[in-house]
Amino acid sequence: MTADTDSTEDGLAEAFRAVTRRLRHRTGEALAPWDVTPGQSRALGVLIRHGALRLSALAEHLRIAPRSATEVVDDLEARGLVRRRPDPADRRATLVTPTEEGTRAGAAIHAARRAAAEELFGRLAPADREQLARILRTLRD
Amino acid sequence: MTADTDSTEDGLAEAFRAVTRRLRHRTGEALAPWDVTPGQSRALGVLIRHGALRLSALAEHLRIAPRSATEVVDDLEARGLVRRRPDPADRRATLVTPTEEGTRAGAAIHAARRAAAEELFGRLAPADREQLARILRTLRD
DNA sequence: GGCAATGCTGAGGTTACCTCAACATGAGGG
DNA sequence: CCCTCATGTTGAGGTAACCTCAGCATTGCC
Repeated sequence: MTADTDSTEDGLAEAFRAVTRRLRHRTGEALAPWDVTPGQSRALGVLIRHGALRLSALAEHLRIAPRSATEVVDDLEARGLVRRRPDPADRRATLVTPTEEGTRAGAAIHAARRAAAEELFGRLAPADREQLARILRTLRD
Repeated sequence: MTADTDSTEDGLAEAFRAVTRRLRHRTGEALAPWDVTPGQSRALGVLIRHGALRLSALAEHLRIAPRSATEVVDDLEARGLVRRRPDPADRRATLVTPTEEGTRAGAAIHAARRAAAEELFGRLAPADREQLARILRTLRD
């Protein structure tokens, strides 16, 4: 019950982390209905944006080891969201593409994420949203 | 090399996450010299702020299962950063306190985190820092 | 044609969490 | 006082999401 509210009102960083937690929490809730892990949803997103990718290319996009991409794709394939097929250009390679259902799920997930974000950032006045966007751009470089 | 810069310039949420990643990255680097996991440093921080805590109380602060607190404390104890001793008020319970060295390490880690944050947020104009702080407060509630 | 490089995956490890049950101690009721 | 139930910690063992390393098929280059 005492669960640290971390009252230490010291810095921007703490506030930033607190908001991040909120955002993650809301997003997690929003994604719950699809029962995909964050990793799976990221992978699905990449695949939808890029179309067909080799496992190794997918791994690069996700910044994980190729071996780990195999696992993520195994899971997504078991859920019927993606399909593996041999790369016609190189028989060593495997191409991964979203299925029809995967594309639908991906779009729905994207919408849910967006809605969750909107729920959080929607409380800001338009001027503040703009300020925030500008400042974040600066910080991101 | 292609590693998603996620150019999709769509939302505040994306920008927010991007900055969060930067912050985490910098903080991780700053903490590297101490070779403590984020979990350990969080625990140490809580212990320094609160003095002596029972394992169960520590678990509550960290929002982890009591059994997991045992492990974190095992690690910190092995590194000589905290000490266990029986709770004089209840022979079932164990109190955890930072050692001398633990207190020093905790302070140093706190300073390093702060410096890392400063390195990131320092690029903002004072007015923008204030804006950001205000907006984050709003978002945090 | 030989051989190093590339692409995927099986086997097995690590980390940071988890649950469940055992064990000791504490607290309240009859 | 004793019995029962609750509480605090920990051993045993599990899981998720990553990892490395080795093995296999295929390819590209000299």
